[in-house]
Amino acid sequence: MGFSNLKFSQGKGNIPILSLKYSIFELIITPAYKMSQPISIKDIARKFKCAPSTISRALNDHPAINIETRKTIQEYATRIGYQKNTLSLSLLNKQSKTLGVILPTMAHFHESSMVEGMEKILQPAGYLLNICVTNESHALERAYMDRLVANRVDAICISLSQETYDKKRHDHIDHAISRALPLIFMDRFYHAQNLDQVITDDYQGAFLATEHLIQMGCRRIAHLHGPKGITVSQQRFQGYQDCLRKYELPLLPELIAYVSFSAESAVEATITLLDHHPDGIFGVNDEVCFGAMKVIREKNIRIPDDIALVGFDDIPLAQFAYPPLSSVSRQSRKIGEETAQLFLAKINGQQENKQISLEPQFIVRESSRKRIF
Amino acid sequence: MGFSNLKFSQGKGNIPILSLKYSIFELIITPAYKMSQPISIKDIARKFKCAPSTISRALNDHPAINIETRKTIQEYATRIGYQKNTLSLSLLNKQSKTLGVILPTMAHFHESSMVEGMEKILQPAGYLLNICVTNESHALERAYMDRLVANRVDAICISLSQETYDKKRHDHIDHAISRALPLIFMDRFYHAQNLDQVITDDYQGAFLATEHLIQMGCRRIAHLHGPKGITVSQQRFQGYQDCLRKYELPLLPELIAYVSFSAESAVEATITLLDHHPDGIFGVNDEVCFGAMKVIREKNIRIPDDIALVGFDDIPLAQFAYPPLSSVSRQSRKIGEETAQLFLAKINGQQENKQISLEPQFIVRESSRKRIF
DNA sequence: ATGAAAGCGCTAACAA
DNA sequence: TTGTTAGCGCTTTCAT
Repeated sequence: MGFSNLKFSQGKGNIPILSLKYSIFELIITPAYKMSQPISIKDIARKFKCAPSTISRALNDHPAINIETRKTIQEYATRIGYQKNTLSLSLLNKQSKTLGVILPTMAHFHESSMVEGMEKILQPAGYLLNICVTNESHALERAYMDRLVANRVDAICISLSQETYDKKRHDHIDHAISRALPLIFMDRFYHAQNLDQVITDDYQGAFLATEHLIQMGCRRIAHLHGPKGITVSQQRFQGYQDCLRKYELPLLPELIAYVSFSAESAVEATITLLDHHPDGIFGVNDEVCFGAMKVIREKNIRIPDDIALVGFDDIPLAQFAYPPLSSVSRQSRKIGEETAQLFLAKINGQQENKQISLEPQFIVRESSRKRIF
Repeated sequence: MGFSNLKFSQGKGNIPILSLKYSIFELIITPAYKMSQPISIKDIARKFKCAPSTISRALNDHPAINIETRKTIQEYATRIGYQKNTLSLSLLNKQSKTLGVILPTMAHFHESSMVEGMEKILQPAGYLLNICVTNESHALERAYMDRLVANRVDAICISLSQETYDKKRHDHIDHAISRALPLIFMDRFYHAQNLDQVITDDYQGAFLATEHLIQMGCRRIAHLHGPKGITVSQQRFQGYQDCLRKYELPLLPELIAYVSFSAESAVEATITLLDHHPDGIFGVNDEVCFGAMKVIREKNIRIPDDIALVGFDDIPLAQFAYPPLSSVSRQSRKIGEETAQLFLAKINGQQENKQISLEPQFIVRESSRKRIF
């Protein structure tokens, strides 16, 4: 019998679907999409009394299948809510159309912007994101890495956790590299080799920020230093340090205070710093400057007249600080976009590894705009 | 021949691995993990000259397999960097150990905290998250939904996009509901039925905030109203409105201004409001209050003496606003945790749908603490 | 134009 | 203790 009862050869006005057995009846009484098991191509084949491969071809618009038949099958599939099982396709094609993203945290504007940037590029390309938050834990990073590999993601984009730096244990990274799996570092990278990475030039950003403070007349510039061992902290400190050197200003240890990336952590640190009378503060990020500003205001020290401030990241609230906070924009969203583009280039055969470094942009606001000049 | 050459029956001190053919040589010269194709169980079976099922059992610590053999195979697998292909398992077991999460945005503290809360519970349970950002687009929401279904995620946790509300097109939701697929609404929910949902009691939070302003002596309380049509905006407005009514204060249309959820959007709105001399402002979220505060400061109006302010969300920077911003905490992280727990309960057979409503917590800070009292 | 069969990687029921 | 086989859902040669 085969598929012939579907062809309109049986009569001109004979709409194919009408010749289906049971289908309409069943659709009304027990819609197939209410079944708890998802519908497979086999189910549809049974309904149409044909081979699964025919259904497959019809749904994929294969030209060999009669156009009318195609339409009929496609309509039916849509109506009963058939959804292709992409797991089986992933297995078959050896690509899951999914990317793994490993981040130390999600709490800051920077990370969520990166993710949004990635999605912007990857959604149209048909990719899904598996997002994993390590909370700066090395163990979690390893575990997630393994899981993503097991899930056969098409690439892993990673921003390393602090513990991975501290413990200097990179075997999970080395291991991933030795696979065919593309690995792209975002932001916090792996020093050992020239791997794929997308970062902002934190060094340059910090240099610009410090230089600006110097140009505003600051001579005792303090630094709220990020957690030790993290690339971004180091780079920003280095930029700060080198800029001081260039302008022949001393690097005073008492003007360096360590913080985590939170406003809260900057309170204590700033109190300590104030004992040494800085006339400018360069913070490792904007949150930290919010913390510093609060302390400074409470001591009735004027910003920027007595102390000028510059942050990093240019979070949306920076311009709503009191006074509005000068900051270095690291183009977080663009990092995500570039990472996504780099991935797409790689799967399209680009061989050589690429290090992309985005230009930071310095944004002047009142917190550092001294009126003496 | 079979597996016998692996057994130590050939001699006491004969470590099984030594009897493997080629393996050691190949490990040194061309480590299997450098191959571009991932290693499968079959590859290992070939190496050991045994059936794939034996390898499978060994790797899963099946008691039927000789303990020595198990160890040997496991060690070998680890060394060559074998990673189970979980796609095939997902296909087999009809569960992917992955959850879909659809969010309108990622840019705010609230959403990223929810995600962190989910991960905290779900990572130990072995689940991965597919995170999708709709950017408030209905079309994207549909597309992501389909993709997640196609990927056979074990559940979808969703916070509806604004467009879905505006267009009142819920067929993709209805469609998902009609599948066996668990669907949990976070935060912004679907009114039509008693589905699974985890929300904070926005109404109550808004009521508390407004009541507090009234108790602080405010009589002309303005509201920075969130985007129309969004559940949270409506709920918060309702709480504000009902509280005014309870205290027999009039609801003045000129004291309502519409904003999006950004500080930026509050600038214009606040300027308009100030023409009508409010003595208190309840903002739909904290960002919006940052915007309002900037405008108010620039007009040299005192906070809280002339105008008291209360926000919503209690973002980490709220206490670092100038002055520190009173706010309603909606326990974002807990929403994520509860959502994850609800999911786990569901797959463990909990049948009835559940509506979880978390208690908001009001936090008083200087922005609303009038000294007149 | 359609069907049959193999196979992606893995597990589990059944045999041996 | 180990092997054989079937099958999860789909696509794709190779037949017909």
